[in-house]
Amino acid sequence: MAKISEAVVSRLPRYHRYLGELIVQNKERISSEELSRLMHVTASQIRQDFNNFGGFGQQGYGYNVKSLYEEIGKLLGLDKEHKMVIVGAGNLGRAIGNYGNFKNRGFEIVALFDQDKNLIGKKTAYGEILDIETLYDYVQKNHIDIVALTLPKEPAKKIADKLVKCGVKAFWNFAHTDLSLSDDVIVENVHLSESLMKLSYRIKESKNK
Amino acid sequence: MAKISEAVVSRLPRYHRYLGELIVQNKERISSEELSRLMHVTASQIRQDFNNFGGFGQQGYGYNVKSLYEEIGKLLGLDKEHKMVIVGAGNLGRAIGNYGNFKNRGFEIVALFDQDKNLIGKKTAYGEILDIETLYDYVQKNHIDIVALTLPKEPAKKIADKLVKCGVKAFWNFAHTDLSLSDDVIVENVHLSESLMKLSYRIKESKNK
DNA sequence: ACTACTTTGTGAAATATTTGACAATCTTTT
DNA sequence: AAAAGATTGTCAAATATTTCACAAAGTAGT
Repeated sequence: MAKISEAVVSRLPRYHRYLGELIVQNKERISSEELSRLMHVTASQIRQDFNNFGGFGQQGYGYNVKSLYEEIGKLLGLDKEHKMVIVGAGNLGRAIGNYGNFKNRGFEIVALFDQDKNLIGKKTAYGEILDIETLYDYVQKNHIDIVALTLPKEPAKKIADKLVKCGVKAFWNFAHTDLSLSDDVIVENVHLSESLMKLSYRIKESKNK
Repeated sequence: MAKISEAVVSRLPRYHRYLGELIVQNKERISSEELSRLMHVTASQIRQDFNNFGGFGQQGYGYNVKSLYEEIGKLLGLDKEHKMVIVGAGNLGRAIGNYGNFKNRGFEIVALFDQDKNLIGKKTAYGEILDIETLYDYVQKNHIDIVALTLPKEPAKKIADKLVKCGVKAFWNFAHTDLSLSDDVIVENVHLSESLMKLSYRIKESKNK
């Protein structure tokens, strides 16, 4: 199958979300036209996008909601189980575990680490908060697919470097920095302050009109 | 000044971050070439981007770090004060207040609301958690620029609708849904689960190689 | 089975974004 | 003050992305 373009990939999660909601509403089929009204994108883009990964639609009928949902889920790797640990047990670290029903999408949070002696040992929904000193041992003994970094930039960089040496291949990075790691390591950044700045830009723009 | 394209705007916060770090390092000037190595983008793109908002560089010299930083800050509206309230005092709501030194960038969190009677009245860094019933009154009496929504999708939708009627023009939305509001209302979404799905996609892709 | 209707898949056009190349212009050295 | 070197601003080419338009292929009603 041809490589799916970056632009399309970034839209897949949103399609997946809408299709999931349609399943809950017991909708069996949907046309690109109807979905386009729902999602506020062009019908042409939807058809073009879906056609990237095989013709799942049918002329005169539209798309089958359930099979399309599953197909996109597979593309996104949601049919696989991902074991994740969270490093940094502050509010953000504890928040992302609760957010968005991860377990049902194949993401299992197996442990939570921190360096703060006051936090270590505290109970959470994912068991006790563990000492960060034991992290490196832990990832080597347990197969960990994703490490979420929810701590300040300096420790995040240091810890990421060490974790790469322990074989970690994917990071979900909330620290306010770019981790410069080798090419075979995947880093997905969530830079909240950049998001807020974009909002600020748009507020300013709207006032210029 | 011509409209700055979407692609450029989305890069501005990152430039701003790197330039801020260069200031801390007492770097006075920088060339597009040097910055390109640092940020892992092409020098051509940097020059093209910076040229969008006026020639701040100088041939044979490069760019003045401080003035470029300030210029981008102004473009992003960071020279203006933004008053923000957070609705939803769970871990995520409390986390974003602590994250990223917002106050120094012109974002002031003035209050935190929740509907949970057990949380109302609790002390936080931003004062007591207030009853969400008083939110609508609050935004009408105080000038609020941004409302951050850190609660589940159903209440988020309802509350956003009501807040729009109270005159709120900008939302920072962490709820797992798209708020469909009128065109003059700005919504910046942070969909964490979509970010995680993209990471999952990339993990899957890397295994196919 | 035929007709009218719907809706996809897709090639081509339009638009947007990124990259390459280099003249113009400033800085630095001598 | 002239020459050598550095680096921007910008035009043009290359890519990538989105939109348009419609034949092809299905569905649904009669």
